[in-house]
Amino acid sequence: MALRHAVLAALLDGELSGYQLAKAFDVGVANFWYAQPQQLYAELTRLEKEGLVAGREVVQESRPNKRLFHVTDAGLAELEAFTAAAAKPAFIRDDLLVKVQAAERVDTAALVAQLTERAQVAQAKIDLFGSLLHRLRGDRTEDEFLRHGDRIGPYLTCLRGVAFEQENRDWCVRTIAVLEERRQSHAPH
Amino acid sequence: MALRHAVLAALLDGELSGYQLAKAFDVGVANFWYAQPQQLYAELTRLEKEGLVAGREVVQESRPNKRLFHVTDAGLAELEAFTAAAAKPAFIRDDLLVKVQAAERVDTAALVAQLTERAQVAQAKIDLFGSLLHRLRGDRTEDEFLRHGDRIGPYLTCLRGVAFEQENRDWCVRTIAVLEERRQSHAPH
DNA sequence: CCGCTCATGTAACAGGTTACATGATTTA
DNA sequence: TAAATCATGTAACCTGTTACATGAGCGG
Repeated sequence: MALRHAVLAALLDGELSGYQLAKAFDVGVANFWYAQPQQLYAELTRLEKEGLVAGREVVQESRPNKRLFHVTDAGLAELEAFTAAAAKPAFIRDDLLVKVQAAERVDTAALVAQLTERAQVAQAKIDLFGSLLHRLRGDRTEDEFLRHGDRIGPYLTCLRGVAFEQENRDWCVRTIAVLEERRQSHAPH
Repeated sequence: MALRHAVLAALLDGELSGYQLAKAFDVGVANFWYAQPQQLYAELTRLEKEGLVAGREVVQESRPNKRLFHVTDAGLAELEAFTAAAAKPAFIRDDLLVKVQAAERVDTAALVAQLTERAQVAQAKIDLFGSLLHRLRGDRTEDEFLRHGDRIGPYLTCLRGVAFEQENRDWCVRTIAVLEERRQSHAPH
């Protein structure tokens, strides 16, 4: 169960509500994990019941009240134990790869369209992560920040996110080029 | 349900038994999807029941008999439909990233050990995929093969696998360096 | 007045993981 | 003789996804 640990890790940077967490774990932002709002609300409830996080009610005017959560000592101990345990290997599991695997036997036009869209999404994420990195490091250089800054955890995971999306984009672009060229040379003349 | 499509895509390259499929979808080999043997046997049973694949019994001496499966016309149509449908976005979901996200608050020694192991695993996969690519393209150059070869699907997905693992390895190495240096400069003198 | 943001959930279902189970043959 | 390979599954459980549900305020 890694979602709970992802939540604990995210809450290390400060108190967050379920809603804010949901934003952070959303498609557009998540650089180290992804989860849906429903999952997060459920997980927060469980974590609180087990005493790994604690929430405090914040009364708001002109907004619904919210609950801000922080990690307890027990929660930190849980994270510690999780980190000490062996990590399970990570895999790519991507619809697009399955489709490309079958590329010769299926209609490539639809596939190229999807690759194009994916490349655009990847580029958007690269930009987003880029500005996030800049915000995290402030006016320091990357090396400077990584040597002496605090909160390098989010920075390091974000670096991974950028690299992943760049590779993603580049692969899409190249695959598109390959498929397009073959489509032309195989087309009836 | 993308596993079924991954199985269909894998079977496009020729008849395979459940056991052989399991090998192909195993940790060490899978370049476009991962699945456990149990999943595959169950999926093959379902696919056969639905007529998307067909199997034939192969009697063996000195080995248990096996069933070799191939994709039917209905199966190909299903793949076609799957490819035409929009792909859902892919995410990284990796224990290691969660751990690095929390790096400043937990014991880094165990973390560095895990990053080291991951880097080694990644390197092993790079080597494996590299030789797989070479086998696929034969004595042609990559460009030559991608322009005129057949079975470029597996080649393209394998390229993605290589890039992913390289990035994986490089990130691990860099993260280790950062964590180690900080450990020294923060250690009591 | 329509749609977005803030804010929180429940319920049903689909999918994936872990554990268990069997048994013959080849290789070290 | 111990371990790995070939070959196939079942059952229980955990996780994640999809659909549904509510309700107030703000901006265009």
